[in-house]
Amino acid sequence: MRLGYPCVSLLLDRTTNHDCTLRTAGPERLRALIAQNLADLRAILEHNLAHGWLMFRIGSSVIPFASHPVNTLDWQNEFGAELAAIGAFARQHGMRLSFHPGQYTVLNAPDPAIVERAKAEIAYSAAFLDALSMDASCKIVIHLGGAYGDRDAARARFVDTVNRLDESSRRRLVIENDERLWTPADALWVSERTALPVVFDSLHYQANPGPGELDELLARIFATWGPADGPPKVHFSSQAAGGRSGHHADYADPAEFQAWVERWSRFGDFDLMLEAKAKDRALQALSEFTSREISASSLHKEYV
DNA sequence: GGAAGTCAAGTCTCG
DNA sequence: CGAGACTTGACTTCC
Repeated sequence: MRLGYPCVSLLLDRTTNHDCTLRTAGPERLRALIAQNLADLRAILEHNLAHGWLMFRIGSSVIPFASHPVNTLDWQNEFGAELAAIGAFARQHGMRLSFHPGQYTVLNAPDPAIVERAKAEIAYSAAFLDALSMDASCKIVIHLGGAYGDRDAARARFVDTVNRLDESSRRRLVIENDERLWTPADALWVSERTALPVVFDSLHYQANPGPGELDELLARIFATWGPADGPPKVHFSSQAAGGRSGHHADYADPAEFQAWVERWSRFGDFDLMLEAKAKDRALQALSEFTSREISASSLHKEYV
């Protein structure tokens, strides 16, 4: 099992998400931000390696405004050497990188302009991973979008759009159950019609389980990952105490983490993204706990 | 240097 | 019907 966290290292105080406002986004400013983001990405990956964390989610602002017309830079070429070096480092150490575009990336919107912008954002994310020469196991995670008062039409629109996507985008796309609208069963329905793998998010499942028995859902979800996709990916986080349903806690609850890991392990190998607000601090706390408390587990072997 | 306000984008929920 | 939440917070302005 590989472990990862999103976008920001609190231990290093570095982030791959340096950005700026639209009105200050000139070429020189963008160049400086990209350079800083890539330097931070490299430093974070080296730091992760030292801790044995072999997954990382790259911030969508790593190339600020990449899918917006204001960014006219030929960033693949301008930063080609840095990108290639980062990719070589990641591949050398068996790292798995990913993107997770935000709530504005909606592939099933009724408005075609919104869909075009979503496709552009996904294409950019794929292009970044391509620039690193990462294989198709490095994924772009998205949600299923809105419901628009007609769930059947909405998810059918999602399927239709995905099946028309360029292969360079489609081969990296994976879908995740969310905490309000789309359940694991919905994601499987879409997966059956698109061949997209499904990311199972435990906190979203608890907030919005939907139909189906958990073990059966997990078995089917893990089976959506083909050989080229790499091991199934899961998202884990604990519910924030006192927060509203689906709100990420600062740290992971070790017992809850262990219970989910044991359950997932029944269905085969997998990689785990910890979505905690304390980022790598939370992962460090968890690693210390697990290596202390369950020293005989397969998790521990990853760190020795 | 710290605090408060602002930010490209979409959708749903609540008052 | 407008504000707030969501979430990858980070920048910008103001004091």
